[in-house]
Amino acid sequence: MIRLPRKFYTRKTLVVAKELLGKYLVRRVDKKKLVGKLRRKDIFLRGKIVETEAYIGPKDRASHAFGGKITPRNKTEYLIGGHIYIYLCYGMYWQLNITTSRAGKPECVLIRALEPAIADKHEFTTTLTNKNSRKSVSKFVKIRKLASGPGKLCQWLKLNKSFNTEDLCKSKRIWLENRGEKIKKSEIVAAKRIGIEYAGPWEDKPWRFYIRDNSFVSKK
DNA sequence: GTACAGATTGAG
DNA sequence: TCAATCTGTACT
Repeated sequence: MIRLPRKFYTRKTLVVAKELLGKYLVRRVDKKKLVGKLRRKDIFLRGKIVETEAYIGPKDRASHAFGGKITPRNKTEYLIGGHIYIYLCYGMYWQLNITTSRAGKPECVLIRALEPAIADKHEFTTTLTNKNSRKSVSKFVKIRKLASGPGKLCQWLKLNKSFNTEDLCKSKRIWLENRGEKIKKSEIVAAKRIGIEYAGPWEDKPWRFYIRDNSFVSKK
């Protein structure tokens, strides 16, 4: 397992968005927090990235950094490639982005779906605890639906605002690995991005990428 | 200060 | 089709 180095992220955003397909997102969770006072080994949640979207500010109307604006929320986008930009969407769902390019250029890649690295993934279900709402609710979710959307994958990996500005090249709780899986060019589908109808001509840019015929991509 | 849209989701 | 409900922006 090789953690992706800084150089991976500082390339052109569209290149990074495509190259992220087939890489593994790894989240180390302190199990003590999951099972109360019992001391257990940390657990590792792994998922293969199967869907991404590129956001290229300041020119991109769909980017939070359109026009070069800086707000408390989006300032993380201006960090050098390899950092996490995470924000709350619709007041409920966290959206995991990875910064790209050099410092000062507000470009990033939204991680839209993961294929959980869980054996027998078509059959098993897992519990998911929703702490976004005031009430904490556990429910069973089929593995196929566990991370098939930008909000859902953050829920599964227990990602929140505390991960904002996290350095994927140094962090001990989240990083990306190259497991040697190569996604052929012919397997990568480029399509319009989702949920940005307000972006005018930028709506039609084919900056959403996903692995062809992969059943873990988000539905729409 | 108010109003409202938004890189979403699951229930009905 | 709709409601959950936080953040940023455009207004009064």
